[in-house]
Amino acid sequence: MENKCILCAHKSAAVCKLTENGQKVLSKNSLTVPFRKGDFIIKQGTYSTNVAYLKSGLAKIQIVGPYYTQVVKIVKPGNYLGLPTTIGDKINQYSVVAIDESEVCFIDTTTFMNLLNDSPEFSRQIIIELCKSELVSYQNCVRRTQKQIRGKVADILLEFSENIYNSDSFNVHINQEEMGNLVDSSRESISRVLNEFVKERVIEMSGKKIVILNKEHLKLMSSRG
Amino acid sequence: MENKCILCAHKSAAVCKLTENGQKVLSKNSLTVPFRKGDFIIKQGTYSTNVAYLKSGLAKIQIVGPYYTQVVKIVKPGNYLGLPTTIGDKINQYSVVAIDESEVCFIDTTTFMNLLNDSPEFSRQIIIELCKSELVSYQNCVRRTQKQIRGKVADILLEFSENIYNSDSFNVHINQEEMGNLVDSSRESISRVLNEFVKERVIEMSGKKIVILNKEHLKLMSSRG
DNA sequence: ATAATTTTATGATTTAAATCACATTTTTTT
DNA sequence: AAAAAAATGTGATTTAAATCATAAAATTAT
Repeated sequence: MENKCILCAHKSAAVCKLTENGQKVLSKNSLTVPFRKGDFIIKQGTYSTNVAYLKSGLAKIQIVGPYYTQVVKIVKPGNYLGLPTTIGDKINQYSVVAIDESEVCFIDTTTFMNLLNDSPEFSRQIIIELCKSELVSYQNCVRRTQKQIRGKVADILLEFSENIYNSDSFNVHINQEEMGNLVDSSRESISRVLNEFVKERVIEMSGKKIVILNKEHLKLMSSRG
Repeated sequence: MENKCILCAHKSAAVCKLTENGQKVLSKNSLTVPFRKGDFIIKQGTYSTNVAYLKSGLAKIQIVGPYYTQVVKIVKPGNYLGLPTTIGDKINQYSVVAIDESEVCFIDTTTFMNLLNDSPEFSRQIIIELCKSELVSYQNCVRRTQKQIRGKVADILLEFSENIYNSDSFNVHINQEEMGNLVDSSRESISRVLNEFVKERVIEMSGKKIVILNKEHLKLMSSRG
């Protein structure tokens, strides 16, 4: 489906900086593709030919490691999925997988590079986003290595509530196996900690639904590691 | 000391894309400062007012975590030290510490932003570098979580030999405590593994000097995790 | 509705590496 | 050169979490 970027409700901050004409060029050289849960949006090892932008849904960035495939990051709507792997290397250095029904906008790489060339404001915004993203990577690195399981699980619950679902009550769209992946721990450990939290009345859980009862306590556990 | 960027032997790939005039502007708005081992080049929590570029020496990026300060990355000459923390946030989100005698070029942030604005080629090069850097972050993340100690130590030895000192024989400028920091393990574990490698005739070690005897084996251990 | 499959729960065991404790060596300071 | 401080080596112990094992519950397919 061809885009009408000017009318797009999910426009990126960078695209907002483009002129009307720039947005028209973009419209002509991009298209929106729907993905279902589990679908590969970008596949590690293949040639990267498009810049991808997550319009709606939820996705994860994962890399094949020596022992298993590791989730590096969750991406929310309004972010580019593949800039590092598209601009930094000809071959995709990671995969991006939809973890929920998603809409992805694919932009022709040459068009994208031309826009960077023609609009300093667009470039600047992209640079800002890359910088922020790198900071997040660094913080993730610390979280992954220093926090214990309870802190990690507290972290991901806060992430869900504050950044992803924007509510203290939400349905997690992934199973415990995958939650383990997200924070580098085993399925069993996630199950145990989640049930500890229920017993301690920090959260309520029924099926896929989680309600955060004591956010302060979660934050405490998150910062303590 | 004021710079003469045009004559600089350590010029960044991005600066090479600037016109002669652009480089003159840069010269007028930047200066080179020497640092000794252990000095803070950028300090987490302070305002970020300059873009820093590592001309020579070696530095590490570190973040205060819940339990200890963690090294996120080693930076080699020819790289910007503080782009994410300067452009991504007003306050420095990490520290940069010299791990060897270093020369750092500080560039006024406004000047840097103007250069980005005026030169698409400069911008593009910065974007490419940020993208590559993010890829490295992702790969570090996998290494940190999936590899075992022997793999991690093999990794860092290869890093020293292939990317930092460019030789199979080199003097490590950091102690084992710090090596542990770099790969998230304890001083004692580093000591043990290093001595195992000596016994297995993979490396030779005398004081700070390390000679790699069997690089193939190191690579094997690195990829196996 | 029933069977098959997936997901979750939970106890027991194992494991890799951290920590502790202390000795020895090396480097730095006086 | 002697003393002090820092860095390294190595065994014993502890620890957090993975793995293993099995059951129960929930979801999906037939």
